[in-house]
Amino acid sequence: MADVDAALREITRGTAEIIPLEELKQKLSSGRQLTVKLGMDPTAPDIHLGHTVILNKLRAFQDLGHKVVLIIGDFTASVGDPTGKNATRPQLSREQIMENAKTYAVQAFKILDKDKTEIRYNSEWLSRLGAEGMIRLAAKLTVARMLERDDFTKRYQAGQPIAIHEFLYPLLQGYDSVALKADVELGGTDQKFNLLMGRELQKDAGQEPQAVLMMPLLVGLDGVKKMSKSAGNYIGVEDPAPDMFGKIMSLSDDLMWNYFDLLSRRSVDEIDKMRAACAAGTMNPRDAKLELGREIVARYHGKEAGDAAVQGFINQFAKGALPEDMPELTLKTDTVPQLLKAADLCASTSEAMRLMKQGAVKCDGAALTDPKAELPAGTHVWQVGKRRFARITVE
RNA sequence: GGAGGGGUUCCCGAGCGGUCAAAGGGAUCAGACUGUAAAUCUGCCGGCUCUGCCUUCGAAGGUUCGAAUCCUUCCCCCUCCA
Repeated sequence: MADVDAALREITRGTAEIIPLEELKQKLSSGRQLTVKLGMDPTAPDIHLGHTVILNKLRAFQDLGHKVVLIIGDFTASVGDPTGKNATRPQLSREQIMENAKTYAVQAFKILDKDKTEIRYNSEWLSRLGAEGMIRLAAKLTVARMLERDDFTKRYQAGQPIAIHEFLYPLLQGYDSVALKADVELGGTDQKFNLLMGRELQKDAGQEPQAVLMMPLLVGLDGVKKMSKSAGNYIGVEDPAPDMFGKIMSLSDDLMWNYFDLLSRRSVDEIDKMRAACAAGTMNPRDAKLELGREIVARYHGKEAGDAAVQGFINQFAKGALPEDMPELTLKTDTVPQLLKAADLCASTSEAMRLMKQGAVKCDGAALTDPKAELPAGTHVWQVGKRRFARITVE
């Protein structure tokens, strides 16, 4: 049983909730290969670290020998998960969905083991359902039961509209589990209702209900809101290595530990040790953060890039050296603000002037505060703020 | 079908004929402090050929010396009654 305990510890790490834990234990100790399901919406192809929290967990299942099924919700995309906000989503064409799914898969396979992953489209079984099957499916649940869902409750009480078809989404997602005979389904905590729907429908179909495992939503760079593209507080999987590293370094210390738990592949013990060392003052939290950055950058850009990012960061910010790579440009302008705008260091000449007055603009390390000062000729390194650099030759 | 409320700069939200590029808050950005931390403080926060000029308050017209503010038409969102 020692193996099962170890497996369980890895599986439960960082989870928000597991329903029911006992059933998951049984499944894990049964010795058979489990089918672990994750649904994915083909509307958002760019994945960020927030999405990878769940992918990491899937990977943990794979490392234990289980099978992961990624469901591309091509059918459910036409329904749209009722978030309240974007009730009317643009209909995606078949080609767009395929394209998004492909992009998603490429990014997801930086984490998942390709050989132990199966990709399915839920139109495969949902379009076969037909109107009749849909009605039969809808008959299994009551309106009162549907209204239990948190956001339906809120909207209903607030007098906001709920379209009938929105009720279908949880049903269809649940039916996916029936079609796959899923043993485990993963999702964010916001997915609780939908995930549990799978259990109900599976029981109804005479199957052993899936265990449901929910991961917390990763908090974004601002430390408050969940990570999302629209909030602009995300770290993209495709972000260039230095950016990715820089964003990780800007996390608050509290949040850093959260990221360790949810994103690092280090063992629980190792992380606890670091946490204790930082609390005791024997380790600088900054150094722990450097390691977190190194690990994550290495995962998406390779080990070398991870090490280079750490070194580059130390050189640039701890030692104040110039970054290794910066754009090199040759431009022809009359004034400093125009130059900065043309070089894309500022969005507008107005902004350039403001920044100059605030002492943010430097030419070869010397601050330039007068927007009307003469433009220095020749090649110089221009800097705006702490991170924007360019080597510009003025003609 | 009927009644009512509303659309303001990235977001929330004030303004209801001139003193409005538009209060206040948030976000972003920059400066100080630092570990490029976080927190805090300060500044900036439409554009330009920048002591001035140009464009902006759902859209288009109109009234006026002058409109985000008044009128007309249109578009969109929400609530209640049926």
